[in-house]
Amino acid sequence: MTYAKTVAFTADQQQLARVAKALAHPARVAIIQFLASKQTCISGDIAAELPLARTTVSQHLQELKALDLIRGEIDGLTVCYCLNTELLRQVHQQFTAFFSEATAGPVCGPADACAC
Amino acid sequence: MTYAKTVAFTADQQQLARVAKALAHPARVAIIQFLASKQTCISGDIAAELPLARTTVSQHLQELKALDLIRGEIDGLTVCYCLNTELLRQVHQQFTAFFSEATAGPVCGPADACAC
DNA sequence: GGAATATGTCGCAAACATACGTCATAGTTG
DNA sequence: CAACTATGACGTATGTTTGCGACATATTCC
Repeated sequence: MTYAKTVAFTADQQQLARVAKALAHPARVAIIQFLASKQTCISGDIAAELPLARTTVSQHLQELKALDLIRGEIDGLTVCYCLNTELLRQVHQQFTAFFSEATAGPVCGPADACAC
Repeated sequence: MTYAKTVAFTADQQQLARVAKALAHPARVAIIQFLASKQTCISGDIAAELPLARTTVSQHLQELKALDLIRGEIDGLTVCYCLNTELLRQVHQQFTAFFSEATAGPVCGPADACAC
């Protein structure tokens, strides 16, 4: 990426890619699932549940927070992380729209002849 | 990634992350959308539609093909790329399951108190 | 066979991501 | 106040991604 010519991609494409990148690591997927499983917002002892060092997990949390996918409120000593369900719903719709567009066409499997 | 301890992540998490990574670049999102928009499978002149060099686009195509998200059949001189709509549908379901899980909980916005 | 065309492979350089140890900060508890 | 805990910031080492030009291959057309 000597210099990304991201100029010509649409905002939609870039937004989708940005969110996809957030999910592009098992640790971040696991973090979101973990937060979802706990009703109560859990602090950084998420690290205990993952095969990663605490600082690494913290870094992933920052990344998710940067996209506003999760929220973190300081509660005294611990930090209270929770999913931004509203945004996640939005993102879900975005993905659904994308996949609907992509799966609308005819199947073009190994045996099926594409029309070209 | 000195050494990835990916061992402890579930297969689901890794699979989701793998697909997400494929969508984690605007060029690949654009390629899929472009293939979807053309009923007829279009060859590598996809490159003409993107702000990238032909070889770079070819590389992205290979990446998508490696995940089997797209198919490519050689038709004489040109190559016929098309979406694997079947797999895309599956992936869509996978994402939907993930997002459903993630958005099931209560909203935890700025004003809403999380239960911790 | 030889020119033209479409395509992929290779190697490189710059940018980015990942993982982690060390340290600084801020709150809590005695 | 001092010891302790939870947390993020910083620096660093290593691996991965991205973009591209130069080259190789394969097909068509004359």
